[in-house]
Formats: sequence, structure tokens, C-alpha cells
Amino acid sequence: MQHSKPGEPQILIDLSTAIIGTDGGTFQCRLVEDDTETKTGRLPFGPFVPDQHRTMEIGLRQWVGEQVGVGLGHVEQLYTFADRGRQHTTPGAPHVVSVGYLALTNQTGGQTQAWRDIYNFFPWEDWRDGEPSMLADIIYPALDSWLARHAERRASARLAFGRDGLPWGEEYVLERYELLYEAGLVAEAFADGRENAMPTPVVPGEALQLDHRRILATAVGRLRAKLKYRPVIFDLMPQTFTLTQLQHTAETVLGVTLHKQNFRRLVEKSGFLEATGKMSKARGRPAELFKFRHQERSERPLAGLRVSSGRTRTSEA
Amino acid sequence: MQHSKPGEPQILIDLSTAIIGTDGGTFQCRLVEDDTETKTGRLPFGPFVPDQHRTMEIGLRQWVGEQVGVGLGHVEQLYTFADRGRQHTTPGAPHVVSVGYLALTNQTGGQTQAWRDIYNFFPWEDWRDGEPSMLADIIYPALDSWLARHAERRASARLAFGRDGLPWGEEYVLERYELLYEAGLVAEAFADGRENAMPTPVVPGEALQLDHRRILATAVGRLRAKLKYRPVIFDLMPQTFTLTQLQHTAETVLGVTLHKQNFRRLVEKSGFLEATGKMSKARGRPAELFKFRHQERSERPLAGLRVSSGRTRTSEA
DNA sequence: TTGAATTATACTCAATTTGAGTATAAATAA
DNA sequence: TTATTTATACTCAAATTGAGTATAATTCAA
Repeated sequence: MQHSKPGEPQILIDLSTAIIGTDGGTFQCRLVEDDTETKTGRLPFGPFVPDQHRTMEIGLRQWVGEQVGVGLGHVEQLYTFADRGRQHTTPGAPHVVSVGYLALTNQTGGQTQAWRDIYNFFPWEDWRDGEPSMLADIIYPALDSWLARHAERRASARLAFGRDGLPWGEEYVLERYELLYEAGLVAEAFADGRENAMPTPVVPGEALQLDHRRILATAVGRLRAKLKYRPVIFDLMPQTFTLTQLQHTAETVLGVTLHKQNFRRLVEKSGFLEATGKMSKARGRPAELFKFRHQERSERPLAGLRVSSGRTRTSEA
Repeated sequence: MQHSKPGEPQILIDLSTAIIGTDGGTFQCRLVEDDTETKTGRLPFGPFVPDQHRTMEIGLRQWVGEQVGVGLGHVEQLYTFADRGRQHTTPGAPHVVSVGYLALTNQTGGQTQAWRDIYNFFPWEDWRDGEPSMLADIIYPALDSWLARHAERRASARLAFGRDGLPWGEEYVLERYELLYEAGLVAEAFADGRENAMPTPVVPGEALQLDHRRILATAVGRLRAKLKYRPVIFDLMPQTFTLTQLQHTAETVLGVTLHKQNFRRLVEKSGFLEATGKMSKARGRPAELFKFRHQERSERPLAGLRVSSGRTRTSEA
């Protein structure tokens, strides 16, 4: 009864995957080394073909395998985006819906140049050296001028960007990107033909094709949130690692710095780590190498790192 | 390049919505008063028609409006289910993908019989009177016998059901339902033609059509989790309410009992409530009526109720 | 070869939060 | 008028958190 009559426009589902890893303090995402000579990068993606793919995850693994050949650890579905005007619509062609996925890996880099620093796409998200100056210098003035005409979005903007004394919530990555898009300040807004968009993007940060930057923002927000209540960080780590390396990874993902002694206390108490007895060799005092106790993953309530930043953040200059 | 060639089987997207409310200690979901005389209920749902629906949320609001006419408060997307074998597939017909949504409302009941107690569908989820005996009596024996042949699912089962001394995590509603489905213990497993399924469901609990019980499980799990970090509970409350009513709502959703004095302390400290000065009249001492400070929703970090159960749960008998 | 710099790790301590009560107040019902 | 019911206030110890200080084990550079 509610089902579509034949002749209605077809729907095509695209499966797009944000493959995320870290490498010595950089926060990386795997892009496709593109054949076409467009300036903007893209995530690995391809259509969901129900006849070939028993599940969407099988489909995405096929496209990831063919296009970038990265071994995936944790994989999770993020969100299904279907709004008209934000999907690439050729008249007459099927309507495209994209299902975004997050995948984590501990194998980044290698010989390929296709691993890109995620903070290139979202430079305002990296607070490891304090509040990025572009917020006060560029983003807030531009956003405020748009908000003057869109009072109904004020409350969301305050929460998302931590204005007026509210804290900066590192997990609101998507909410921030969406506001910048709505305000016409990023390149995709112009590419999608929004009437308020500037031909030259106002806000710094590299664009991606289609809605891939939106998917990446969703992925980063989800990962940042999840880090705090599930032990997903270990999917980003090599076999063995020092506590400092673990902390650097957490800081890279969260985009903030953490209190070292407390981080160590937290992580040791968690029971997820097992000392290997071996030591790392580097500058300064050698650090013990740990490994993740995989069995623990199924043996305890699965807390994450209930991390707190090293310094009380004052959210406004 | 990766796009579908014409002639490939069509995809149809169904939008299905779990509308959830509470009414004096019962946890309710709005079903459609069904025209067809099937025994099993269903959620309001209908196809996503891109030409008519600018967004999926617009589409779902249309189907909800037409089929049940309930005013929706908070609405959020849950998950997109597309696995073959769990969607109703008629050969040659389009493959159906369902996007599940959660909607909250504070208007339940009324004249209709279509509001059903959610714990009818998941009786093992209600721990307000302690651990339901059916877990030890029916579910665990049946599950264990299946696990004996599926050792690879053991770890998930322990976590989901809190076996072997692990705590019962009230938010793992979907994970529990999925395990029961996989083990062939619920009616939908038989309806979907799984070879290991019993013709008569082993586990108590009413079934729903299609994958609607899976969607409802997703909704309940998400709501239980979200209650703890976002102020969503107020979408379930009337304009004014006593602290006891608020607590009962939280207990109804979470399926556990809470410590009264601490709940009150928590909720008062949160800053989300505003005393009205009015008093409720009932048995016993009158309670003050509060209302939700809607502006607060955009003025503070949006914590939820970091509730803890009234008694330390021992997860195994 | 010594001492400065660097990094790791151990420990302290006050403030806050949490879990689990006890005590008291204000109604109704018998 | 006393028991029952419900609401609210307050206490207190344990655990957790935020922010240090102190010390140990290296390398680097003079």
C-alpha cells in the first residue's frame, strides 16, 4: 500500500567510508588517489548493489578494497544522508542517498600520498596549541553576520562553537561544519548552488567532493565521542606502544591536550593494558611498552577514556 | 563510474518510526491500528519518495501524520538496515532498505488502543522489579545451547546479557534482541525463514511485522543511552511535573529503579528545572511542580541524567 | 664526564561527586 | 489522633577528579 508505484524515480545508495588512522601526531584520513583531475579529494565510495552485497558493510568493503586496499579494523555505520540539494543530482538520474561509514585502521602512511591530515579539512578543530586564531579572526565574524539574519540558529551556534562562556565540545564536529555550510562559508555550499554561498569560501579548510566532508565530519565527531566510552582508541594503535604514544593518539583525535599524569592513572586503572616488559628507546627516560588486552574487550563494561583536558579551557578569548 | 547501470534491481527506502512515550509507569510505543487482520502490529512507515520529500524526516512526518496523527517532539535517525534476508523480499520486487527513526512525544494514550507497552515486546528488558525470572528460566538455557554451537558469539552474549559477573548494561537492547534473533529464539527469525528458527518462538515477547521489532530495539537502546548524556527525558514529560514523576519516567525508560534522594539531588543540581511554586495534590505530602527550562537546553553543556541504579545490581542469580 | 635537557613514573592533596543512608515534614486515611 | 504515605533535607564515607610536586632514567652537548 505505501509502496512505490513503478515509474517513480530510482534511488541509488552510495556507500562512502571515512577510513581514519593516526601517525605520530597527525590525524589521517585515506582519500582516493584520483583518476580524474579534479582539485578536490574524495573518500572511497561506490553503490550498494543488493544482488551482490548481502549487507552494506560487505559492499563498502568491496569498494574500499578496490579503491584503496586498506585493511579495516573497527567499522561502523554513521548516518544516512538523503537531503535534496546536497546530493549530486543530474536531472532524470536516480536520486542518490549516501550512507556514511567510519572505519579505523592502524596502518597509515606507507608509500601512498593519499593519507591526508584531517585537520586540513577542519583546521578549526585542532585545539592542541590552544584555540585556533581563525575562530576569532575569521569564523566568528562571518558566522555572526549570518546569525544576525538567522536568529533561529543562534542557540545551535552557541552550543556548537562554545560561545558566551559555554565550553568547546570537541564532539560537535558535524554541528559546526553544518553551521558553516548553512551560512555559506565553505566551498561545498557554493558547489551545491546555495544562494547565500560565497564563490570563494570564507573559512579556511580544504573541501572534498560531493558530501564527503560532511561524512568525514560525522566520522570525526562520532570517533571523538566514542573514545570516551568505548575502547576504540586501541584500533588506532600498533601492536605495542608506550603510554605517551597512546596519549598522543588520544590528543590527536580529540584535538586537545591532556594532563599526562592523570591520563596515565586513568589508563592503568582501566585494565585494558598489559605491560610487555620491553622498553622503548628514544630520547629521555625509556618508557615501558604496553599492549592492548584484546580479551578484556569482552570482559569488562567497556569504558573508554573518560579524559579531561589538561587545562581548563576558556572557550572565548 | 561506480554508478549503477540501468536494469539493476531497484532499491526502495522505507522510513519507519518508533514513536515513544510514557504514561504513568508504562513505556509506550505507538503502533498502527491495522487494517489487515494480521496478528502482529507494525510501526508507522512508508517509502521515501525523493520527489515529494526534500528530506527523509519530511517523509516520515508525512507517514506518521497520515497513519497515526501523533505530534512529534524530538526526532532522530537511528540506523539504516539493509541486510538481505531480513527485509521482506518478493522476487523481482525492489530490494527494501529501512531507515529507522526514533520520535519522542508527551501525548500518549487518548482514546486509541494503539499505544502498546514496549515491555510486551521485550519483557526481559524490565528490571524494575529485579531481574526478570524468564532470563534464568528460559532465555539463558536456550541461548547457552545455541552458544555451545557458536562459540564465536560467546563474548558478545556475555557483554550483552551481563553474564559471568558482568553488569547488565541497560542500553544493549539491540544487541540482546539480535542475539535472540540469531539464535532463532524469536518469532521474526522463523518469519524470515532462518533455518535454525523454532516455528514457535522460544522466548516470550510479542513480535512485530517486518523488521519493526529490530527498529524498536534500536530506539529503546538509543533512548536509554541518550538519557544519560542529553536532556531528552523532558520530551517525555508534560508541561509541569513532580520530581517523583520525572524519576518514574526515567525508571520506566531505563527499566531499573533509582535511588530517590540521589535522583533528586542530581536533577536539582542540573539546572534544567524551574520550580513553579504550585503543588501537586495526591496521597501523602504534596510535591512541588516543576517545569523544564527550555532555554537551558541551549545554555549549558547539555548533560543528561547520569543516573545510577538504586541498588548494586548483581547480574547473575 | 658532567650536568642540562628530556622524558617517564610515582606520589600527594584538596575538591567534588557518588552511593547509601538517616531524619524530618506535610499531607491523607482509618 | 495516630498510622500511612509521600516529599524533602541533610549526613557521611568512599571514590573519583583536577592539578600539582617529586624523583628516576635516559640522551645530548659542552
